[in-house]
Amino acid sequence: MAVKPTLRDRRRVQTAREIQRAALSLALRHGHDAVTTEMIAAEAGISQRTFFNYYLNKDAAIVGEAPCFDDGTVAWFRASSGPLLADLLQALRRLLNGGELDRGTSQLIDRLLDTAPELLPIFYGSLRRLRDQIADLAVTRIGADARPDAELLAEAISHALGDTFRIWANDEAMSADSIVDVAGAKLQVLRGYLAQV
Amino acid sequence: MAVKPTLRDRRRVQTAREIQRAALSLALRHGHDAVTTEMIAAEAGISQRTFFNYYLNKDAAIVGEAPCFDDGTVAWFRASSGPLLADLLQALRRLLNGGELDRGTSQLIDRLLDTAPELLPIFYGSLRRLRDQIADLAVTRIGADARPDAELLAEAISHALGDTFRIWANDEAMSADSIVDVAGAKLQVLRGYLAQV
DNA sequence: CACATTAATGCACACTGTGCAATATTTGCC
DNA sequence: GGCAAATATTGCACAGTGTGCATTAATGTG
Repeated sequence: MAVKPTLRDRRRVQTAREIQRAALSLALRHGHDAVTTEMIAAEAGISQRTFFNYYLNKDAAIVGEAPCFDDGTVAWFRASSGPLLADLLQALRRLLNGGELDRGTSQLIDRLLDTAPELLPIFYGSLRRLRDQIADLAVTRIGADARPDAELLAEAISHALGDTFRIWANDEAMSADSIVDVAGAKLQVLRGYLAQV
Repeated sequence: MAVKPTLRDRRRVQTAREIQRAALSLALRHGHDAVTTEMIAAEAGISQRTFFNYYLNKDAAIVGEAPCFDDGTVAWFRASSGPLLADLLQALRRLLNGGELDRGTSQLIDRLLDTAPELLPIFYGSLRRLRDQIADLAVTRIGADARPDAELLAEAISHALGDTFRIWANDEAMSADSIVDVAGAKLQVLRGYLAQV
């Protein structure tokens, strides 16, 4: 399963990161609206055309790409038979331990979201693929008929996770391992509210 | 409080509806991507410039404008002291009874969402203002410190409501009054999932 | 009817995003 | 190392989006 990351692959990742850095830096300096894709490309040292080879649009470059489950985690989930939410959170733990989280970038995103709240939907939207994957996993347990319910659950989970990312970004003392735990606690708070009928 | 809807006001509402009708009709006929704002304007019998006076963008014209709480409902909520979720759902009942829902338009939207799932985020996004209002109401109960939790709750509620709209649109036998009840039931299903730790 | 207010429109313009063809770089292979 | 295939980058043209501004038309008010 271990891959041989060729030069091209490393460059690709590197360039994607540089573009995101450029986009974040410019947005923080000049405001989100004042930044154009041409400026980002110039700052990142590439052509505008290449920018669009990496990201579909300006917003995607700013929030970057969310991680998604690897095959091993999906297989683990399907084989497991624990409580639904517990297993979903465990899958997320595997995901976050695997991927290398960059607290610096997360901090920049968080600061930008403070000054430009109109970006919040885009931030949560960046978790879309992950959310869809969570819904897919949930459906394997509760049945395809309940897909809308699975998506509701997945939306709550990814929202809580997004909130927790912002907390983690600003709390150096918080370890990446505890992100999922804190998100899980938030979900229990939600459960409490939902019981208030 | 009863207003005198002047000719201008009626025209404004009428034109907004015609634009939405045109946008939906064209998107269903030719596909969302193939429709331009110019085509919508032509179909609605207005100039492209006027189109942008009514809607910020093409997507907004398709999903239309979501309703929001009137002052009376907000005042009622602040005065009430029932359980949080029960009161929020009651506020939504008042909202839906007041506004006139158009099942025909909702059906068109639903059909379009079936053929163009990439519009789903935009559909749920159209409930953004309502969601923010729900969060505002919740904050008056649980305190400003818990705003992220209020937003998580509001997101779950508005998501469930959006799902229920789609059900209602396709079920002639379902009354508008029961929309909130069904959404409430969905939220209890979610609560059940959240308990599976 | 006269006048103020608001809406609709045309036009210019900056920006977004895509397709395509040309050029440059990397990779695998001998 | 050198060569051919695969892949990346780039420039260019172009359709579409969305806004600002000035002009014209419609509506509300007295």
